[in-house]
Amino acid sequence: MMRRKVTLKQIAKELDVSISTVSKSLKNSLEISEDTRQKVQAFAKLYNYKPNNIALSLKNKKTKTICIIIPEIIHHFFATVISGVENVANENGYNVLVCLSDESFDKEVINMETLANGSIDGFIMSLSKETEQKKDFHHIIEVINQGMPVVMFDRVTNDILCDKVIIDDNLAAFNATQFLINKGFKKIGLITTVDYVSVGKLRTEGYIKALKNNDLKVDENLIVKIEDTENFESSIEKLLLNNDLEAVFAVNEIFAVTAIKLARKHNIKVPQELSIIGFTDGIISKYSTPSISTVSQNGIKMGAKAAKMLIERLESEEEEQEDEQYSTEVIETELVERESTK
Amino acid sequence: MMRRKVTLKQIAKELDVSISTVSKSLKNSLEISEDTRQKVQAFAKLYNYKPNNIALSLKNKKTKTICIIIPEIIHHFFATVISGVENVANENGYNVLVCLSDESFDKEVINMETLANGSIDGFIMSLSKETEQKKDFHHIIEVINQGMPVVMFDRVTNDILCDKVIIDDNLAAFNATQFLINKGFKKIGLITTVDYVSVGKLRTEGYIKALKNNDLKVDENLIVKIEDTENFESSIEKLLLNNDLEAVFAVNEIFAVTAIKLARKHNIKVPQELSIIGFTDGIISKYSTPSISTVSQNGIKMGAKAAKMLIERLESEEEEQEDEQYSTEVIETELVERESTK
DNA sequence: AAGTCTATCGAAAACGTTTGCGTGTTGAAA
DNA sequence: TTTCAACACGCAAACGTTTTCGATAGACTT
Repeated sequence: MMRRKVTLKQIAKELDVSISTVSKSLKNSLEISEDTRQKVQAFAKLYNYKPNNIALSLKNKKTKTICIIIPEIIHHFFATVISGVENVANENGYNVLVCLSDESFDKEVINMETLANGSIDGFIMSLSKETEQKKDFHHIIEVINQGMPVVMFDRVTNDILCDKVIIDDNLAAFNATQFLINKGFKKIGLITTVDYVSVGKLRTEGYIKALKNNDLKVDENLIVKIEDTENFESSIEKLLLNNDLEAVFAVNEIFAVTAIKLARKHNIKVPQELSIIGFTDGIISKYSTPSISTVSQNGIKMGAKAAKMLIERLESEEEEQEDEQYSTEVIETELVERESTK
Repeated sequence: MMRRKVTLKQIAKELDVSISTVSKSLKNSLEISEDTRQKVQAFAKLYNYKPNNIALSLKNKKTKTICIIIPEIIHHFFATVISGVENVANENGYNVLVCLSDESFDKEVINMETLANGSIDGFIMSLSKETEQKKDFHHIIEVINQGMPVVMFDRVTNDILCDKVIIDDNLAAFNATQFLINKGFKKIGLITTVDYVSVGKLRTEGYIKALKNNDLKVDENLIVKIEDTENFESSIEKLLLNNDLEAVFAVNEIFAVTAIKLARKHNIKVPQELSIIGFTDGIISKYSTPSISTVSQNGIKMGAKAAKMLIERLESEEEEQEDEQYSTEVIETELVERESTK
């Protein structure tokens, strides 16, 4: 029963013709007589012949595989991006290799180096925190210089010239904050990340801009910047207790839902006494009680767009060479109003 | 600046030696003189030579890539499994190709067929709902017969002989139900899936077994089987309202958190008036308020174990051939007690 | 009968490696 | 001076394709 994959050579030998004849027959080449063609095709079908992809990759110098490198996969947003990438990749006959950097610079470098040797046709990636902190992008530049297209998304950097897919983090944060201001809140807290996380910094700036724009003073005591993603409850707790906050803008779901949990713990009613708005329309925001008003960044769209840009570049490379015109796509965000704001 | 990847042939030409000499030099073969070796190595380093993986794959007849096929990725459990797979795969020098079946039989078949042609060394997979419903596994059997190892996890079937990684769904559901019974509850509802979803069926059976074991009668009115994953709120609502339930066992997070939401909507206090226990220790259970008691199925462990089994089989294949001794690993589950039960 | 044309097929190169084996050169031993 | 290792290197096959370019027929033309 164990029937190993059959090759052109084996078919050729069995039918006593040459390899080229078999190959041409299967491709319905007119060079081959009707008789031989049918004979070969029947035989190939019987033995379920399928061309070896690796051999084709070697010959064509393309693998029809793209790699997406993300910091972590257990994270709703990144999972949706993969989903978007997978969709359009599949539609275009590409496979998707998923690599996790675990927020580590070294893993990111290793992943890129081991794959940039013909294994894949291009990268889609979001920077690891460590890479953003070190500002060391040599591995990415190296890959690009080798002629392999790279599309960055979400966590990007200006230090690299390539196609990018982002949201306007600054504007989205501005809008979210303005939304709270419009409700009449003046004391608005911010739960954000440390500055080296690019999107965190941008969102912080958007928050500040909105305050200034409305002549509200920016109070450093109302801003907590979280570094450790494990133990951050106490700092949020301090923010909630030491100030008579009216509203909070959190730069991600976890921060938002944690704020809600801690508010409840201290008997602060959400949204009656405290309005909370988050970022990323993930599963938590949707199913939390109260459900969380949030800035939705459509991961599927981002992934789909990134894949589209990468594939277009891959397919166009064949005809023209290097236009070197990189573009940055901005995916629209949306404010989803739910129960955590009043 | 654009510096395409350099090959052995190019180095050979540049240094005016043969390709074999270059190859052997880079492998520190004693056949080559110290002089030449150093010269070649220096040149290779300068031009950042890295062997082409595709060529190696073709030669070695192995790609060092494994494929994981899952129904969907925007699902915390499956994301954790990927994470587990990625970890041990990486440790062993393997890459991970992720394919989504979208719960579709056809996509599952296509994915397997296009990849079983030398692109990968083995599969890790969880069946799509449609496949479970059709009970058509020819594509998987085909692949196994070609000598490509397959490891199934979570949604598996007895109709296929291969390595498997599962949890004891029946026992876990039994324990969860027994846990509720031990609290003194007698009217215990069940929110489950339709029977063709293998894990759903098993969990339903565990629930029933626990009831019977405690001489509680199984009331069909207390069991709601959900088919459509989009609009199921009304059926849960009916369950909650039409019966004076004391507790509910839900076979996944979404069902559990939805039950909580609907209970709150109708002013049923959780856990004071209704205890709820879920399945899968995902992000929802952890961050919901009240947080949800649940059966934790460790996806990372499952993925890691599956990858370990697959890789072991891949590496052992080289020496001995076909022992054909398949094993099924059962990953321990754990009851995580949180706020939704009292 | 010689030449041309077409139909049908095979040889070989190419993609980039690795590796067993053959071969030429050197030096030293006999 | 002859002989023979040891040394250093190149050739070629192999992995499985695709494709260009011949090559060999027979059929047809004149």
